[in-house]
Amino acid sequence: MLTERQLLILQVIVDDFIETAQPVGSRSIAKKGDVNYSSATIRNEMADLEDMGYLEKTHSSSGRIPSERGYRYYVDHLVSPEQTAGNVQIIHNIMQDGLFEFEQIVQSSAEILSRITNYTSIILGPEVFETKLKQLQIISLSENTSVAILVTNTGHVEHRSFSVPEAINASDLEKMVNILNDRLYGVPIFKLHDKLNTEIMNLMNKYVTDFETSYDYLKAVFFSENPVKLYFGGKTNLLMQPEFNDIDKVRSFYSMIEEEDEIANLLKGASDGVKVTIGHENKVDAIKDCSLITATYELNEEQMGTIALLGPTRMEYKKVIKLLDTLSTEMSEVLYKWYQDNE
Amino acid sequence: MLTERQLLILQVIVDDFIETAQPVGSRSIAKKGDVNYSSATIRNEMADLEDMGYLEKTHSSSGRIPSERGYRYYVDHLVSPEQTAGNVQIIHNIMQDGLFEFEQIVQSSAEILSRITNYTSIILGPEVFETKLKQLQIISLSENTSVAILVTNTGHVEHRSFSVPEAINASDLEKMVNILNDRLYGVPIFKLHDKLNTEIMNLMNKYVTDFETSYDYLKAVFFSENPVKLYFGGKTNLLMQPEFNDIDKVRSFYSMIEEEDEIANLLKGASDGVKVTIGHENKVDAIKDCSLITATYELNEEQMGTIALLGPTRMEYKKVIKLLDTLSTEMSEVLYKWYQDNE
DNA sequence: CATTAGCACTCGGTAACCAGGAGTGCTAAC
DNA sequence: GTTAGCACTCCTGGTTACCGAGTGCTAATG
Repeated sequence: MLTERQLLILQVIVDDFIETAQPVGSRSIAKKGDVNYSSATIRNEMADLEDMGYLEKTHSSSGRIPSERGYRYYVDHLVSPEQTAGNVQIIHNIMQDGLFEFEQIVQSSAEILSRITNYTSIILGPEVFETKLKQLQIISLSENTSVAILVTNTGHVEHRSFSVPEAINASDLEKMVNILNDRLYGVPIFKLHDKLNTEIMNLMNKYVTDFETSYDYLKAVFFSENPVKLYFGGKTNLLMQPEFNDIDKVRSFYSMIEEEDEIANLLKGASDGVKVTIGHENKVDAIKDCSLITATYELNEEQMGTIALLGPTRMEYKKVIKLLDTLSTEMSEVLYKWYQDNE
Repeated sequence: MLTERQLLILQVIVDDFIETAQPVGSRSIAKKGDVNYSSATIRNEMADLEDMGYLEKTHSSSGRIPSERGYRYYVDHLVSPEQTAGNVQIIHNIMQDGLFEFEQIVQSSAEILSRITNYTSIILGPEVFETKLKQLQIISLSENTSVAILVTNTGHVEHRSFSVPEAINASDLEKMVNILNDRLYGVPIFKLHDKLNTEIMNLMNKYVTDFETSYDYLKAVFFSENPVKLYFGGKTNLLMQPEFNDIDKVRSFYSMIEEEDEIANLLKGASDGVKVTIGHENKVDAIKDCSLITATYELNEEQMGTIALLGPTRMEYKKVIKLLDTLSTEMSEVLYKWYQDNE
């Protein structure tokens, strides 16, 4: 168990290192007002803290830096999250102010987040669970090309152009779209596939002559897999951090950032609330000296997506934790309002 | 004027340096089969080439590297562009194969280009000159929100959600959209603004009661400025180049890449055909040791956009020039086909 | 006269060394 | 329990020495 004094010293060291990125020596701690002991006493405590694994030295006679365990303890017990009023305002404004498409909200959130923090932000787009079909349509562009448009109650628009094969009859297509609109209005997007394969299937046979070809085709056009989407902000922010002075670190980091799948997986498993993952706690090698902070946003208790912030382990946890917290609840709120409006 | 032998030596040096990124010494040239002179002779010629400004030394007793002027001469007179058959195939496939939206074509072009070359590709999206309005519509999502959708003959879909102010009457909005569709069908996008302000303006007054509010609003929703769009491929490719071993260079480079406006300006003035801009010939400071190669794609003699490739001055001009050339003509072709189909 | 062999010279890169300084660990005194 | 004092460690930056790749120049060569 750590004594009061040890806690204090640990905290001071972490805070100091987060600020300066330099190893912290006993003398510099003693000079600050916070700890009223001599440098020798502090040295002894630091040695103990090192034995317990909370601190490290970069070399045998250097000052101390926090170990990952030290950060862990700091985050779990010592940090007192702060909130800058200005940031709350900024976030609030973005969220409320005339943005009516989720894509936009998410993208601006990512950007604002990275701008405020100077880290890299990643947002895992909302799963489309609660969005419902508003309208399908097909607009013919020329003899053999058309564009299919799908609108959801959240104002999301999917579209896709395609060439219409000879085999498919234009009026069949139209009939089919009409039927689909009739039957699928208000159906949640994630249920579309099921519904199509059961109910609708039978119904269609009656009305449409060359049923199978058209139907398969239509399905391909409208309901193609849309993979989870990632939104980034400040991808190059981390370049400015001194821990990235090593060009090779930069290289491995950015080759990993390109692997969207890997990142999506990282964020996908996020648990509720704000969670901090430090250094090697991360599975992925390229961010083993980064910290990842995640928060989730939700709708009706149902998790919709993840907001994440990626920075050096020496991250300003103090500011960042609360920030993610407010942003995620703010997003959940906006989501909720929508849901009510567009039920 | 340069002698045959000088030309040969210059060429060998540039080729060699492009490949290895190392200063080229007289002895290593002599050892290659290409130049059958002793190293001393070659040294003399190199000294002359340096006097004329085509070569440089990194320090007083180093081998030579091409100066910017050397690259310029090389590009203008010495390089014999090659084409890898495989690449032509790849590009051709992408272009012809089931991509029916311009956005998609452009994005995949950018990606393929960067993957083939290992440089960073930038494409300036097509100006919408020749695209024409196919359909406007407004779909109501809830009492007070709607989504506006604009479809062009090229299959491009713009959409935007908005909240409907109290002041605006729903049926007025509908009437107006009907009228607009009637009158604006087939009108080139870039003429929409004009047309709206003249003809349509008067017409509308007759049918719609509270004309002005609704109209202004509609205009804002449908015809908001859409800025020129940039598509990137392989943003982080240049990290791998040895000239970016210097972390500060990396930093300044990537802060400049974020400035989309600046880049758009760079590409906007591009002249027809393939153009190579080397080092300080570029206006922008952060790419003063990069080369930028641009090509334009067009429709009916009218320039539509720019494809660009950004790499170190030590770029593989040989491969890259032809590549950009074929890609740009291929894009022009696809564009042309569309135009015919969707006239 | 163009070419080439030979040689002294230059300079970057690496390793070795040194002094200065920041910081530690330990001992002994308070 | 705390702290002053001191020897020790190791990083940092500057200096020196040396090696090797490459040059420039001169003199010899065909």
